Amino acid sequence: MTIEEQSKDEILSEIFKALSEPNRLKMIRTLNESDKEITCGEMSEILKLSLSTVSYHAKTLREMGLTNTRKEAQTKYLSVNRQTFKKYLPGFLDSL
Amino acid sequence: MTIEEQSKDEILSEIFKALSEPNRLKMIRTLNESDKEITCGEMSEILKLSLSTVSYHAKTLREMGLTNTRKEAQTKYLSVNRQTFKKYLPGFLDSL
DNA sequence: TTATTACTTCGATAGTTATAAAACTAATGA
DNA sequence: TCATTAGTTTTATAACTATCGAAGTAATAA
Repeated sequence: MTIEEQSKDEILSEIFKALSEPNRLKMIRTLNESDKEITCGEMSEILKLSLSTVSYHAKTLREMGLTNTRKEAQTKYLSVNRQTFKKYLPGFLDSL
Repeated sequence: MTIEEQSKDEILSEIFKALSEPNRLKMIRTLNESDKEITCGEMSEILKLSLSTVSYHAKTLREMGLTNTRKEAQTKYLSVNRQTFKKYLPGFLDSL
């Protein structure tokens, strides 16, 4: 295994850890299937989770580069970051 | 989300959990890159982990259907289960 | 300024997990 | 039978994580 592969394993396993939590995977599926951005409050209603829990998961997904965040006034709009998936899990979003 | 997708999410998140542990991901990479089966003892040397820890991880991977196990006398030979990857993460092994 | 909205962070808790040593099991061989 | 080999399970521990309520922050509106 090369040095590059070692760090790729680390990045990949962190991405997998982010996706291993069922509610986070649901968030990705929801964002992937949506034709528009979704706010944290909307996600809270869709997943029947408290806003603080959604915020916690959203932070994890954002920090792993799996989602984009656009802030407009107090509202945060979430969307899936297709580039990251394309780079590390090509084809995954299409198979989801 | 349909009922089928719900259970697919659960299976997928369990697969991701299995792959989110760096040593298990290394085991999959090692098996994927090998042209022959690998024993638990060999894996223990390759990953510098105790045999009990390798056995513990091997069990997780086997139970998720990510590896095959072939027993010959006392020895267990591990290999990657390509069908499971093809079904749930098509293209992943090639991109690994 | 005060209130409201939308989200984040803190704090506490309950549950999960990775690790290895020790004990155990099963197969082979002397 | 006894010893060796290969792997599993048990046990204990230390570390991590998901959850939510409460408190905090920042932007807007009255």
